Amino acid sequence: MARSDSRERILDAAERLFAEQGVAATSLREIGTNAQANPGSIYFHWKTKADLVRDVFRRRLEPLDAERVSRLDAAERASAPDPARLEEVLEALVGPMLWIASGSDRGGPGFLRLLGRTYNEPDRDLVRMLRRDHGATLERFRAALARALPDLPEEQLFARFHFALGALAYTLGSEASSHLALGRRRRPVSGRDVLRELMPFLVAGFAAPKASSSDLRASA
Amino acid sequence: MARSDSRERILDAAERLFAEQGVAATSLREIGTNAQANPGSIYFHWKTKADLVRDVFRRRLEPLDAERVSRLDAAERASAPDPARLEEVLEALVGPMLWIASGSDRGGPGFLRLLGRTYNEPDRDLVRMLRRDHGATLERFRAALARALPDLPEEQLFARFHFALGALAYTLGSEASSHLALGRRRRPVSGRDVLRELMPFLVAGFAAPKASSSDLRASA
DNA sequence: GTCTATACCACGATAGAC
DNA sequence: GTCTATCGTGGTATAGAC
Repeated sequence: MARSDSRERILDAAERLFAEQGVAATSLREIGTNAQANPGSIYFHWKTKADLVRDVFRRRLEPLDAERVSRLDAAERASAPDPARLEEVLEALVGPMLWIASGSDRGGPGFLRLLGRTYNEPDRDLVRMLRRDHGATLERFRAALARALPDLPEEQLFARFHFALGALAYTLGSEASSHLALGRRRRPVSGRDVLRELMPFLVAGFAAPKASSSDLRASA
Repeated sequence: MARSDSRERILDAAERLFAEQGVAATSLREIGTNAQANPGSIYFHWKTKADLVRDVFRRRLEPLDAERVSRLDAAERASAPDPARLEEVLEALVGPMLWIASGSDRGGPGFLRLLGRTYNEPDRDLVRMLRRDHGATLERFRAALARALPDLPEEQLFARFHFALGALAYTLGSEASSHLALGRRRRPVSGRDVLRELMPFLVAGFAAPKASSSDLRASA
């Protein structure tokens, strides 16, 4: 390409290292070395580290957002004038992550891990950037879920949407074998398998009865 | 106390700053200043930063583990020889977090945020420490869930346990107003409220039908 | 037990040769 | 467009006075 390929190599290396170690713990020197480029040359392509980080996410999130919105549009057109069904909305939200995972040119499982971790990222600037650039997509899904579940109060829908994103993020962010040592047994947990398991869990959770008769005790 | 109180002040300040900024982004200088102690004096109490981090978590996780196990024991005794019911097991897992949130001497909401973030922490050493010291508790809960849901294949139970931990972690780790700008409306999302919402979501998710007829597509 | 002072190093970022 | 050399800052950690 016209721009040189070291730019892409640097983005690839940064993405991989960010996923493995976190953004804060990854230095530009390390990225440069891993990309077989000189750390100094990063500053030809980007002004600051924050700018590089932004582009690492943008390169993957823009196609992901587009794919999600496109599937949601299709589902809503198909069922119009009725709202899209719960399963369809969730499919449009979760399915594209499988699409990401299956193509190494779209980031693959490595980017999913990075994305999962980033949902909980304490870095304020990074969070602000993600919200600004990609918050609108999630808001569209929240609204679609509200239409699919008209009887669920807004606060509860909101909470459940959070739980769903959490389940998704945590699952993607963890390594294949959980870092919390749940079970020693060997399990072939591919991204595809996990996301397929996730669907019925989320559908049931969203459709759960809204009243919580559960007397959750604070004290023993 | 005999040991001096600067030790506790340092632990308090570290806990708060870790929750706000993340472990990697918080320096010992900053902790010392916030604790009204000299950064250098941290090295009297701990050998390295990693040791301090370990104690920040230990101070809160040991009571949390004990409370969780104690409630699970009680539930299992009450229903013996039958296994504890799904709701009871989940209550023993989630309820103690509410107990944590309600007492500032147990960390309060601040520690819950830190804990939520840490589930996705990229720091390998920290993760190894948490697994070593507290993995046994989660394994006990996984086993109790398996007994409560004898018909669910092990892989699926495992995946759903992951989803549950993810929903919990993400919810706790996020600020009250989601960082992803879902809805602009004001919501009073206390820790107590959110955890109460979580219970029916998890119960329904775990009890969901196991077969996934969903044809999750990878391509558009 | 807590402080000051400081060593040492890696970081992000810049300047300028090529 | 990429490299080397280097700056200033701020990180962890240590030594030693009090």
